[in-house]
Amino acid sequence: MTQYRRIFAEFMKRRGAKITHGRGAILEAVFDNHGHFDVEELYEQLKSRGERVSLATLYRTIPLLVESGLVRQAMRTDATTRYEHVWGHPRHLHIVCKHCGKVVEVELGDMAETLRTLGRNHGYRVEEITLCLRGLCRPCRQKGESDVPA
Amino acid sequence: MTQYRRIFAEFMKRRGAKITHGRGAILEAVFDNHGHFDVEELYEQLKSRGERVSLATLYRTIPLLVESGLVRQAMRTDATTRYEHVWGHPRHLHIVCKHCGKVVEVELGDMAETLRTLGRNHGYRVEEITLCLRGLCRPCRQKGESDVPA
DNA sequence: CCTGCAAATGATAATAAGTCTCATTCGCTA
DNA sequence: TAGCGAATGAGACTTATTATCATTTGCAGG
Repeated sequence: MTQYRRIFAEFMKRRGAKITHGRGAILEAVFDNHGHFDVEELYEQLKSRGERVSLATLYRTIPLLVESGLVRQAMRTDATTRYEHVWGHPRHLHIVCKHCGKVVEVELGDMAETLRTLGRNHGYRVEEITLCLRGLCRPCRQKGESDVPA
Repeated sequence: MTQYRRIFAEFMKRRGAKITHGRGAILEAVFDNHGHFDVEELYEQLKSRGERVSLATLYRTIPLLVESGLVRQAMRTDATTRYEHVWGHPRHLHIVCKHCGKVVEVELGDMAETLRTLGRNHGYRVEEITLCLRGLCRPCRQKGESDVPA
């Protein structure tokens, strides 16, 4: 059994929730998926594996994965919320091109601790850090930002 | 004429857009509004001033204000997008309580330049910085997070 | 000051992410 | 293996935001 599956199983038992076939399939899909994904993409991924999991179940399961600490919300674009699984993904910030949508990830490093301390100084116990830079990448600047965005 | 109105007028002329009564009213409402607001709140504010501006116009005008640099997107909650006008609001980060929704603002200070440089090192010209910490504030932690969120 | 036209507006339909409902099915514990 | 409460699917619902289109309005030029 993979480690994330064990973690998930323990979490679910602690929470008194059941591990159904659908939830297992979602977990596998999430961990197959290196990089960001949104609910719609995950849904397609499951369909192409031949899994029949409804969107409702996806929307119901993702909060469980987040709560278990296996998945985190990576960013909210203008349209949707994107997620990523946590393994091999240390905390990082995203740099997004406003024109073509390209995303670069940069590790937070010390900044994470700095920010957590800053939160603590204001009375908060920080649980999530969202740091996102938006601007234009070099190619889009050179092309004059005149093309249709991807 | 206020300074923001002059800036707006110049921006609109440069852009070949017209300054209608509605747009003027929206501008005034935005600058009356110290702190965050979302579209719905702005709409109510305008109604209570006796201005008849449709939601459609609001949704069409806010991007112009953002493009002009007078307003920026402050944060996206789970439900809506919140904005704030730029005057007297140096760049800052938000610390949000996941339970009661309380928001504290902290100035970014040097960190803004650090982040811009970081973006530049990856080939991006950074135009927006979104930095948000989420966690529990002290009162909510002490109350055990058991109450209904505000 | 008046005219004409492109741009702006309001009302409302459309879209789409996400949530809720409820009858049916399925994990799990005993 | 049975039984119960939790989970599921299908689709209705909600709500922020965008698009449509007939009508109105700002404003440049005469």
